Amino acid sequence: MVARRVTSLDVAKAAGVSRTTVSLVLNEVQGIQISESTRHRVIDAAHELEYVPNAAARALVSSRAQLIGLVLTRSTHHIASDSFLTQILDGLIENVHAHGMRLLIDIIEPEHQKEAYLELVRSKHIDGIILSGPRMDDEALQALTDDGFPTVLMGQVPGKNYYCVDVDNLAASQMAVSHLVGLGHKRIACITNAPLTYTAAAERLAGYRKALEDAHIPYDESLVRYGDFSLSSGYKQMYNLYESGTCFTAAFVASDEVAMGATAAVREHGLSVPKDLAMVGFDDLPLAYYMDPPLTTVHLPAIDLARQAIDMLIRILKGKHLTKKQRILDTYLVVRQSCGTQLKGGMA
Amino acid sequence: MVARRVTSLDVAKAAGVSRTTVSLVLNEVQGIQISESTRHRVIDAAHELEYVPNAAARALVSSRAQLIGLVLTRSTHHIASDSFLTQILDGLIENVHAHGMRLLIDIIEPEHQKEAYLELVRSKHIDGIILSGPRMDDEALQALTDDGFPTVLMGQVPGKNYYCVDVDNLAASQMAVSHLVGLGHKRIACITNAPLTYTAAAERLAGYRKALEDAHIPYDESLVRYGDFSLSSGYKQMYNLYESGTCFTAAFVASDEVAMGATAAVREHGLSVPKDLAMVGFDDLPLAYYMDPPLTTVHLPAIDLARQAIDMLIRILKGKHLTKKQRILDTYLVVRQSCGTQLKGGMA
DNA sequence: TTGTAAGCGTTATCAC
DNA sequence: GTGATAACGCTTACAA
Repeated sequence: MVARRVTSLDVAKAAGVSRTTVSLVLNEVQGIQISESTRHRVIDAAHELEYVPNAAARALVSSRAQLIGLVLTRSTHHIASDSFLTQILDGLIENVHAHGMRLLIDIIEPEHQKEAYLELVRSKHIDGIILSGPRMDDEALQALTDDGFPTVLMGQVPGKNYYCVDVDNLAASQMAVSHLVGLGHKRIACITNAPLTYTAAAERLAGYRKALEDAHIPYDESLVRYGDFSLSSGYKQMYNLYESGTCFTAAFVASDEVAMGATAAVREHGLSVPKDLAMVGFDDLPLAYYMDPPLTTVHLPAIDLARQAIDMLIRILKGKHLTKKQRILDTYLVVRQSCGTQLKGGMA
Repeated sequence: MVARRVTSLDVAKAAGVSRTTVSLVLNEVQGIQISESTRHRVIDAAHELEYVPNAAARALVSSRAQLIGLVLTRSTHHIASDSFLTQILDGLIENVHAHGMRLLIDIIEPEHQKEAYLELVRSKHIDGIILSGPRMDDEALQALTDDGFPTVLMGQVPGKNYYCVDVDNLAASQMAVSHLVGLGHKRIACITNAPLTYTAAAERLAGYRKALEDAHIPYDESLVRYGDFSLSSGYKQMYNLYESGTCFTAAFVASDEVAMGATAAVREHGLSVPKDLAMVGFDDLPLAYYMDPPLTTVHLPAIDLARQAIDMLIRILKGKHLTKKQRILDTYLVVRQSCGTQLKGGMA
């Protein structure tokens, strides 16, 4: 039995005032004087009646839905095994709440990008977008920002000046691979976290190349494989690397999840980390710490990334001027046991 | 530069009809005759102008927000490492889309339950709720359903007749533990997936007890520990189990993530799975397959659970009669290598 | 300090 | 078949 909705008019009647006053009091409108007594009467009445403003009506008139859209540009089966997502989700929800807003989550598959963005934005369902894992080939994104729609990327698109929160993927990967180089490794394989259309994947690969270059190690395409976020892709690619007969003593796997899958393939070949293969991951998921051996990996400040993204978006929504359109957070290498010690002797 | 919103009036003008007609055509209202030519003019005009109906206006007048709320009743740091969540998220979003709706995701912390539900529901922000991981002590939930608000649980609350989609946690755990018993284990430890206020945790523990009972093995409290969703809790509890000096040859860990953490503690004590400890998990996350050794675990049909939950909720929203308020999906044991073979010899 | 009234963009109920 | 017109519940000039 659904009771009739309580509207602001009910509150107004109960408090013996007009709807205007109710609105003024409840929204704590600044620059308006309301006597303590009326204010109290209104608040008490609202409380008494368990009044909650109708979101749709409010959104319609104020054209603010109080909703932030988290958009994932991934085909849906890729998110199923994305632990990084839960980490940022956590941070996102918490911070969205702090601003009295809520989070709508949506997947936009590459094929339907254009219409999907359009509908989300034009329908005014949401006030702003947080776009996770942008892709190079996302044309609709450009249209979105051209339109002036409040958008913050978690990640970057090279050559574009979008609002974004990110880490320096290139430098971070470079640091990770240099760690391997420093241990004496010369044949270092690489498995990306995702296809290179995802900017983060491309940058991490670039960091790998940069580190090799710095160490005067020639880049060898046969040592590179492409993951797709999932554990299984890590397994397959590492398996494939071994089957290919290429020789390597270390691997940089640009995602902890993918690294976990890769480790299984190493084991399956009767080898072990770090004895036969030094491995460095990326993300520093809780998982990494509990792997066998604990994975040396690049720490990504997931919660902070989320917090900053929301903060930036809220500022944009409030029309505040932002001095910097990009916020780059720090990463660091967490050295655990997956790289062993200095590599003994030279090795092809 | 945000262009002025295109409204249905613009479309009406462009097509040379009234707003009513536009609405009729675009919403494909049944039982109304509209000439092919007008219909086409309207559709073309809408397409031309890239018209997208305003969600708030539509929600206001139709009192349907076209939004499903996924509510997590967990303190926020617990969701950060919940891989199961990403799995259902995947299924949820996909199926919600199939019905032209979207997903709002929210965390409701135990302390603020009452008000949080109330606000979500009364504000009419969402049309229905999918509640993941219900807790025994959720009083607000009762109020919600009493109110007739469309609610579907992913999980159950014993003794309550809520709409729900779930697996038979008790039977599944019983099956898992019986597997261990069948291998000759008598001292079987248990680490729950979560505190017992979460119904699934309580049921899984009950299944453990039932299996012991069936095998005439006395229940020993000193073999039981309580996890809290996280890898780290698994680690801590297993560590604690060893430190306590209790003797056990097998462990039922009611969550793969917790099991992964627990495995690390086993290793840290210089022992290994399955040689020194047989282990069975629960959930069958992708993770389980890539663990060392691959984890024997109870398969939970995550995607299907999500699909059924949405399906049920949509039916409720459409006012269709449901013959059964609960849908219980099948689980099965996935036997991998974490239990080894028959336990040799009797053991205390 | 508070009330009146207009309007947000739809859908839905009527007439025509 | 199609078009006025009235809600939906709220915010916000503007008036009192």
